[in-house]
Amino acid sequence: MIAVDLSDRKRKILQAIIDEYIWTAEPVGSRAISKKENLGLSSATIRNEMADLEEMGYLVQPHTSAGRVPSDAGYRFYVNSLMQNYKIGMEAVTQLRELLEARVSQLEKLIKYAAAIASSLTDYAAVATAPKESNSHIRKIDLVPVASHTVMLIVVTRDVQSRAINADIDGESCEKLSKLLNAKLAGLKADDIDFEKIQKIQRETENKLSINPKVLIDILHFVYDTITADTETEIYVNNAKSILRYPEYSNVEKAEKILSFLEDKENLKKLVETDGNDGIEAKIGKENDFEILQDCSLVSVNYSLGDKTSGKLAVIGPKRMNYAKVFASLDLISNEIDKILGYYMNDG
Amino acid sequence: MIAVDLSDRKRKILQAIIDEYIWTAEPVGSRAISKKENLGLSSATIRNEMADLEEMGYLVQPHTSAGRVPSDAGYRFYVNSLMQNYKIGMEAVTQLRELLEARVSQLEKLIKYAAAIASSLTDYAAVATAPKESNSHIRKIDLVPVASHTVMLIVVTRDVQSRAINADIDGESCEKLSKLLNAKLAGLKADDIDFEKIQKIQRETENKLSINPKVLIDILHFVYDTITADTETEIYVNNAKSILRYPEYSNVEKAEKILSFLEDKENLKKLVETDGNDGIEAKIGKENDFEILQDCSLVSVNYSLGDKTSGKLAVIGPKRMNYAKVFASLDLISNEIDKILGYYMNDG
DNA sequence: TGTTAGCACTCGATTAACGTGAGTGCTAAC
DNA sequence: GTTAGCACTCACGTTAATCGAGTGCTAACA
Repeated sequence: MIAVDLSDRKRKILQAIIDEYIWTAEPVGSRAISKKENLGLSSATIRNEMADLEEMGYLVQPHTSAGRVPSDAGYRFYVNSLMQNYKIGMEAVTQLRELLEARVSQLEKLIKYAAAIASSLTDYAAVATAPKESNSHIRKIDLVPVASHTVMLIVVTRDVQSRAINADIDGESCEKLSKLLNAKLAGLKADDIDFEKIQKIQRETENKLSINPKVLIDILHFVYDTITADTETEIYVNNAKSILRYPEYSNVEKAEKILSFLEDKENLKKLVETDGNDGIEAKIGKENDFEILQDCSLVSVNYSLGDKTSGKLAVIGPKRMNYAKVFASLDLISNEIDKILGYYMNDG
Repeated sequence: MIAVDLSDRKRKILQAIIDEYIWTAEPVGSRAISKKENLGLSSATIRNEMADLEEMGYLVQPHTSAGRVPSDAGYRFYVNSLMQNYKIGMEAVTQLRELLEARVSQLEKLIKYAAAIASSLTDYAAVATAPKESNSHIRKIDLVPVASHTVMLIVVTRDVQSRAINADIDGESCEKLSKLLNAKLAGLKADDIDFEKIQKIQRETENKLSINPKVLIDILHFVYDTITADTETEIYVNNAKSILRYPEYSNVEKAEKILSFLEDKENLKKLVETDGNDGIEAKIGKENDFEILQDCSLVSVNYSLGDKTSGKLAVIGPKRMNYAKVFASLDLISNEIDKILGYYMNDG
């Protein structure tokens, strides 16, 4: 890290430059700063200071005879110690609360909405992960025939998963089989169930039910799949197209590459998976591992989902994003989610 | 409609021009045609024919001294009577079949994958609607407590819907209530259930169960909501960003407008909702009702979902899309879906 | 010693002028 | 009816000229 021994004046000037650049997206010159700011200094003085700041690595000049642009280090310094608190309007806060409260009745969708809210508050792309409860109890398993060749398998943990299975089983056999499955599996955690267990159930069941053994195997496989798939992390992206609005991506090819990247859930999972650091974290430009995102910034926060599991909410935008606003928004949203989930998701 | 009395030669020339333009996206000149095609004609002759075709409204000239570009009418004529059959490779076909077959175990997702396949086959944006079974029987209703303050409501029709409800009810009461709900509601169709019915159940239930009446009302409301929400049409978009690849949208602002449009599900629903015409239908350019899409084309097909309900699968791309390929792809996919759904979704 | 006015200089961006070439329409000859 | 030939048009790419925002440096000033 670069030493932080900046004079008060330099700090003010740096802040002014970055604020200005975030707003205009154009190299800012000494004159603009000397005019706009209260600090009673001429452009010449500011010029000298800017030259210093450049030498220190906080600013760069796209070319001689252009104004200055913040470097990654400049943004980093800004985020760490310069930026002003952003105050989110009270209306937005209450609106957010209402929105989230209303969604609690569909917990599965809460996270999706959190991402939507983050992107609408900030107007950048937002990503949210909704880790399925990795190891929650199986509360119930059910098999319900829904059409002539189709049986619906339903597994209730903290969440509900269902999948249609092609099999010809009558209602009675379904009921018997689900009773049996419940007896064997309910109350267990997903981690406790391995393939051998399933095979054991198969052997024990085979003769007790009037189900074609081949079909039975199929169903048990699906049960196994469904239970173990439970740990899969869902991930949502919102407003990815917003990057088209920022001049730094007016290059269509680049924009398309980023959009493709943001569409690929594997990428996104890698992107947001990190140590469960509390608090808000920013990755600025090259601090980012992915090449394509190296002139973007990613600001993320962990929220806790019930007991141990935690999810992530992140905003992706241009390096010159409005960090103050993004930080404030993520802080607000994650706090609200924590409150709500902490209350409702406590294991009973 | 314009009269169809084109000489064979004119037809050949028009076809060649459109084929070429679809490929290059650049105005095509007489020389290119006279060289490429087998018809042994000089550029001068072709020039005359092109002038005729322009007068007839099939071609337009961006400016004097540029080649010709097909008009909407030109594309229409091409689609109606010029375009060659496109043969989809056998590998793609078998791959598609396997993919769909594999997804049958999750019928709800089948349509989503159909859209994905359509967009990957054609490389244009694809939209698919998955109308929920509007009026299927309620097979089962279940209430399962999943956390200290949360009860999961599960409604099985042909599909499974679930939603978490904040309520403190113990397992026993849940069971009693679900038994009661099943007794009253199972076997009915969604249409048969109105709000009065729910209220009646409430009155009848109130005293039999040890559930806080306020909570009971809440739950019944959710049951009602969930059952009636069943008719809601789900809609999926895929590969919207592909439009960035086509030079006609290199204008970023326009591209963003279209992307926004394609993100708004309300728009999309309006876009694809039409009379359930069988067969494949194309809306070319201005034939489209939405202003933003007036230099796009939309090709759509209906697939039938079980008995009466039908869904739509559509591809959206530039007017100079590869119609033959798109038609063939949609034809293939919709046929496969019809086959699969016709078999598995038959009401039992 | 720090600040500032003044000035020469740099260099991207904008505009203008110009040549190039793909393509046309028309005419006259085959 | 077809085609070779030719004058004409006009978007596009290149080059040259101009402009101006912004800089660094120097010298004067408080």
